[in-house]
Amino acid sequence: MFALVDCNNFYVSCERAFNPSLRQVPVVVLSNNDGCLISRSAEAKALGLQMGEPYFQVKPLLEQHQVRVFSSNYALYGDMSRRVMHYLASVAPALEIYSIDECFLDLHGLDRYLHPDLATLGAEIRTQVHRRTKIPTCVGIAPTKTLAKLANRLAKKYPKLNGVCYLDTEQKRHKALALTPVEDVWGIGRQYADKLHAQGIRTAAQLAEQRENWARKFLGGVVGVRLLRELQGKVCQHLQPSEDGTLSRQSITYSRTFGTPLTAFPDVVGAVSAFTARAAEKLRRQGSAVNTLSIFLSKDRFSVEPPPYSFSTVVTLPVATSDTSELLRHVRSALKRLWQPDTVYKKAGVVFDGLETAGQQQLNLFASPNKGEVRDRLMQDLDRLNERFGAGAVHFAAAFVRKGERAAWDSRAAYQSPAYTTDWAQLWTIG
DNA sequence: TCTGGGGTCCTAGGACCC
DNA sequence: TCTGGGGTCCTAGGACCC
Repeated sequence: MFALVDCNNFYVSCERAFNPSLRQVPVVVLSNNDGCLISRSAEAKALGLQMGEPYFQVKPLLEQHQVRVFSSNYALYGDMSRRVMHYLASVAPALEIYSIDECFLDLHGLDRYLHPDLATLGAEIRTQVHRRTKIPTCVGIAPTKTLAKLANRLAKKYPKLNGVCYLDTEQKRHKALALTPVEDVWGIGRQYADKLHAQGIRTAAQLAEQRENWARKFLGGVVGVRLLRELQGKVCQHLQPSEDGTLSRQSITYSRTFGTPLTAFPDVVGAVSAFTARAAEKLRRQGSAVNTLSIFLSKDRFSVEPPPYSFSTVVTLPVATSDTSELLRHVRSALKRLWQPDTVYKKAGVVFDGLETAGQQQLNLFASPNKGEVRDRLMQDLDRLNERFGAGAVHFAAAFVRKGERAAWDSRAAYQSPAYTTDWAQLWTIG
């Protein structure tokens, strides 16, 4: 059996955890640059506000209903997520952190020895997570990950279930499939949903009755076959345990829309250098080194001009590195290649691919080992200082911004709550 | 004025080699 | 002259997820 624990409206719930005046009223959280709605309280959903809607389009409606609006505050959400996951890691022998607000638990064994009724365990998880973090959750328990997802959705949708849905019998599995529209199945997006509707398939139950060859043909090959089997209760997707309770990535991206569009080369270099420095911090935090980096610059994707809106270039390094200064050198020369004069840029980013375990990189016969060690120590000190004194306390000249000033590329974030849990200066006060 | 950001997996097709 | 079949590696792009 697998359990899926999913936090309800996670970002809104994080804001509410520290601000009781937000309870029972409509609340939304905006994406980076205050662009779109990415988290909505139940009250906000009831007003008809949709996931991903552009903020500027719904602003009048938000004001009319006095919806409380927040810019996203990832320092807070990341820290709250760690607290939730830390507790969940104590519940089951193995867990897979699927996203910032979702976690799969492997319950094999538990069902037999510890908890004769797993629904009781699900209820206990909800109680404990809420007691420790004030974050509400729902729990779906089922024989496969896809069915656990489906069960979780039912737990959210039907209040009678008290936030826990346990598919322990064939009868319940059938009923759950029949109650689920096919477009709500994990792995069925817009394209496939349209295709399925055109063939008269409207529920997960109907989908589960199809033949494997049909799935192979119409649902993306082996992916579709696995989806079908998982709905039928046959395990195809195993738990991918998150070692030491953290998430380790195969690629790392840092990209941002600029607060104001940029036209000057030095501004763009400054922006991408700052992004590279942040991505390199993430890289070192997970103990990796990178051998392939892509750099991209984007124009206005909503412009009437024909595409392409985005231009990228790839740099393959002879030896993987996690050294910010080395990465910055490559980024600067890549930008010179990409740069087109008289162009308005709205967004840029870096992608690190081909991640290797740091220290186990292919040997470079020509590099002096001492130099590498000195750089590693420098990077460690840099990360420690920034952790202690706040991001950007120490940084590279290319990404320099005078203290207290906004960089030309800074995103808008007009409605940010304090970093209650991660910054001494912004500590939560009871008054 | 304003419409996010960060991931994963899979497939098809080209280049190249034997 | 004219031709087959297989294998590998890489990249671009599609589809999905939160």
